[in-house]
Amino acid sequence: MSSAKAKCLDGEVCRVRVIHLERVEQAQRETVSGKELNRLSSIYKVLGDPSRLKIVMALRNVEMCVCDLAAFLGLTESAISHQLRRLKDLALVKSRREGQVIYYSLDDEHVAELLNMGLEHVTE
Amino acid sequence: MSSAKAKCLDGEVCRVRVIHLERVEQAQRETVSGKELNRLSSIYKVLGDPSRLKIVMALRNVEMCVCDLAAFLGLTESAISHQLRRLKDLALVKSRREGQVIYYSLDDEHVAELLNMGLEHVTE
DNA sequence: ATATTATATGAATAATTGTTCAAATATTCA
DNA sequence: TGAATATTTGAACAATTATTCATATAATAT
Repeated sequence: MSSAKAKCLDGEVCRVRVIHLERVEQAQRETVSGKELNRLSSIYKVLGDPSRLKIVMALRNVEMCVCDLAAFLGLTESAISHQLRRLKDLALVKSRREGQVIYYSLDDEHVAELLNMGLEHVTE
Repeated sequence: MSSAKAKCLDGEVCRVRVIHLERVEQAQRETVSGKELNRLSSIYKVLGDPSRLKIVMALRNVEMCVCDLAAFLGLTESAISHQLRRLKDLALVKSRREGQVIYYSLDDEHVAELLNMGLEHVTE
């Protein structure tokens, strides 16, 4: 099955070139569900921006409000607020109000673990 | 130190509003180095695209060539090649040539662990 | 009530990015 | 050598995105 002869994947019109049909089929069998894949790539994408990553990395250690984070990152409070919303939409971050101040922190320990895992990959 | 009075961060001109100076300073002390942060956010970013994530997820189980992946994802071979390059630049993926065919696989077990960790976060 | 503070929101803009198309390499086979 | 196959590359285009600015909301204090 692993000859160099091109195989066809699509029944009707044969346009797709496939060298290892059995591998493609295996991949299709074992593939992560589209839903999970999209959710995971959304999480990676949101962490794939230096500003947002710096925010969540800071929130591992301290609970912070918007203007603290703005000072820490050197960005507008508006910019921070926009980013925090994206992080919150994906449940990476949660907020709690105390008077006029809104404190942000990581949503749960699980998120912290995810970040630490990534850090390990980079620092070692 | 945690009063609601605004503190100044910059000596010269006072423009930055800070509510919890000590938290900002703590964040600055404990912050991840810029180098590590950029590398990590690059990795997250490259995994933050559904096509690329689908590629690396497939490569956890099977070694595949460009046209196999193109058939699996339903994309052009050119598109796949472009994506593989980005993955290779970040050392998430490695390649090996056998005649005309170039086989791609995850660069090491460490990458697979990183991906599995992410999957766990999503599937549970 | 009014002023002040903290944060959020929406529109606008510049920058980045994923894919496609056309053309270039590189390897094998006849 | 020349034709065929597998992959790469670069330019171009549409789509997405991070930030800024101006304005809006929400809570406190006078």
